[in-house]
Amino acid sequence: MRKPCCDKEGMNKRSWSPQEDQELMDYIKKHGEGHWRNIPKATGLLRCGKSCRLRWVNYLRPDLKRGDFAEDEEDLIIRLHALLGNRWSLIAGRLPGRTDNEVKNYWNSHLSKKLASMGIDPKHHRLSHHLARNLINSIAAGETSSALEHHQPFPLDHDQIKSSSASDHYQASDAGDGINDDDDSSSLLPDLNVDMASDSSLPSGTTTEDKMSLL
DNA sequence: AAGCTAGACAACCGCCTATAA
DNA sequence: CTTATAGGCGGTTGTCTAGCT
Repeated sequence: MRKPCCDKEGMNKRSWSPQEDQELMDYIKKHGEGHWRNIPKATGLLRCGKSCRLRWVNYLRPDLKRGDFAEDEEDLIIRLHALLGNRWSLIAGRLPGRTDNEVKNYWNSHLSKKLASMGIDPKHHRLSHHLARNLINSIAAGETSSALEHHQPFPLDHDQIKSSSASDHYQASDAGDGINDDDDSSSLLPDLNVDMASDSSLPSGTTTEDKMSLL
């Protein structure tokens, strides 16, 4: 049986009040970040240390940007997610003023749906079976790879996503849709076969930092 | 006006890792 | 080397609110 991170008896588990925020900010101004578990004792806050840390990191930190995500931030999140998967803290680290929680929430509530509506599997960053098939048919009909560059299998415009961004990298999804059952779409779609979420498309030994530098 | 629903966001939970003892 | 502890992270849940019926 795992020991709880703190004694939850008597702990406040509701939203933070302005008074609690102020006490936490005062403490951190005075003592700096860290030693989170001392904070409840030192301040009398009925919160566990982890909760104090989370409140500071996600809400009280002075360098937080807050507000809507800009188009370039969205683009970067999509690219980084394609590279790193659900490594929210790493993704947030590349977005000044944004927190991992914020990025994660934004992804789950906005971006994953947006990609899905564009026919892209948000988990694997691959085109859906149907859209991939359209591309394959176009190629089989004699379109060149340069035609592929201009092929827009789903409505792409700057209100949705920059055409030069994540959509460039998507390949046909084989996640349960049988795209590879009777043909090898990856060989037909070399330009799209860049699954950044898996290391297979990069040289062995490629580190996360190496991937980041590709951006 | 009241009830319901979905979306957005804040917060918690539990696991993992690093590190000190 | 082992164990305990604290911090960090991602997944999940809870709460609030706006829009709709």
